[in-house]
Amino acid sequence: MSSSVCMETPHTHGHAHSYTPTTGRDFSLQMDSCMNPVLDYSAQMERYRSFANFYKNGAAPFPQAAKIARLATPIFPSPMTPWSCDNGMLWGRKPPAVNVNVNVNVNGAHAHAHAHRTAMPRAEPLNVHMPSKMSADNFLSPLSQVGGAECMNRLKVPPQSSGSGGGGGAGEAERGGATFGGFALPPGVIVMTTLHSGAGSSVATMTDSAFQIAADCQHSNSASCSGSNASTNATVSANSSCSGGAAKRKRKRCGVCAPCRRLINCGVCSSCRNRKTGHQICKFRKCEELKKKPGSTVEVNTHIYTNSHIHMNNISSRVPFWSFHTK
DNA sequence: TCTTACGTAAGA
DNA sequence: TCTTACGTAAGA
Repeated sequence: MSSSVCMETPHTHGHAHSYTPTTGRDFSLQMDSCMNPVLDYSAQMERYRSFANFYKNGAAPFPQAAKIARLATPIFPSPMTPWSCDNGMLWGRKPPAVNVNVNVNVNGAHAHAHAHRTAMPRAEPLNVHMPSKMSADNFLSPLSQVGGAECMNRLKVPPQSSGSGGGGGAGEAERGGATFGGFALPPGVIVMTTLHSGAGSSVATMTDSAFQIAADCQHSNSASCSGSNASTNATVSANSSCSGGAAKRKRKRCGVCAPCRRLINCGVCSSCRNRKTGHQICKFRKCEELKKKPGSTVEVNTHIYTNSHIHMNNISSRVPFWSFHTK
C-alpha cells in the first residue's frame, strides 16, 4: 500500500493544490520517507492525513476515481437494469463469500443490479448454506437454520394430503409463502432482492416462470428449451399406460409439476438419507404423476404445459440465461 | 398404509 | 462405467 500511495502523490498529477506541508516535513521529504519505509509512525500518519485532506477538500479528483468508475460500469448493454421490473433475482451460487455480497446488496442502499452481476459466480452443488429467510421457509436444507427436528417436522407433509388435489404436492404446500414463496427455491439458487418497489410483475410470477424454464431446460436436456417436453411426456405416459405390454417401461417425470421443478434434493427426507439403498428420488422432487398409479393424466399435463408456456413467453424477453446446477 | 431395500432401465 | 431414479416386493 505504501508504495502505491507514494506513486499517487498530488504532484504526479500536475495540478495546483493547497497542500500545506507540515513544518519541518516538506513534500520531498515525505517522498523520501516513502522510499524508506522504516520511518516513525507519526510521520507516516501525518502524511496520509495530508493526502486525505487534500482530496477531501476537493482540491482535485481522487486519482483512482476514473478507474473505479470504469470498473463499476455495468456489463449489460441495456441501459435499464437487468431486472428492473422485478424485486427478485435468481442466480446460481458458488462460494460462501457470495452470500456476503448478497447480504450487502440486499440490506444496503446500493442496490444496483450491475454490482450483483459482476460479482456473480456460477452455481454450486447441493447443500450450500442459505442464510436468508428463504432457506428456512421455502426449502428444507439440512444446513438451514432450522433445527433438525423442526426440519423433519416440516418435511412431514403427507403426499396424499395435497398430492392428488391438483399437481401441488409438497411443492404446492410451500407456495403459500409471501416472501419469495411464489415458488419453492432450492438451495442452489440465490434470490437477490433489490428492495425497490416492483413495477407490476410479482416476484412469485417471476420466480415461478424462471424455474419453469429451468425445469424445462433441465428436463429436456439435449432437446433444447423448446418446451415440448410436457406434451411429449404426456404422450409417453399415455402410451405406457395404454400399450399394455410396453407399460413395463419406466415412466418419466412430467417435468412441469412443482416437485419436478425442484432442482435440488432436500437432503433430509428418507429418500435422500437412504439414497444408497433406497434408490429413490428426493420426496420433494418426486413427480406428482409418478406418484399416481399409471393412468391417463394426459390432459392434466397438457394443461400445465400450456400455462408454463405462457409464463415462458411472458418473461423470455427479460430473463437472461443463467446457470442452474442440479447437484 | 408406509417405509425400506433391491433390481434394473435409462441417460450421461 | 457410473449415476439417477422407477417399479416393486417385503416387512413394519
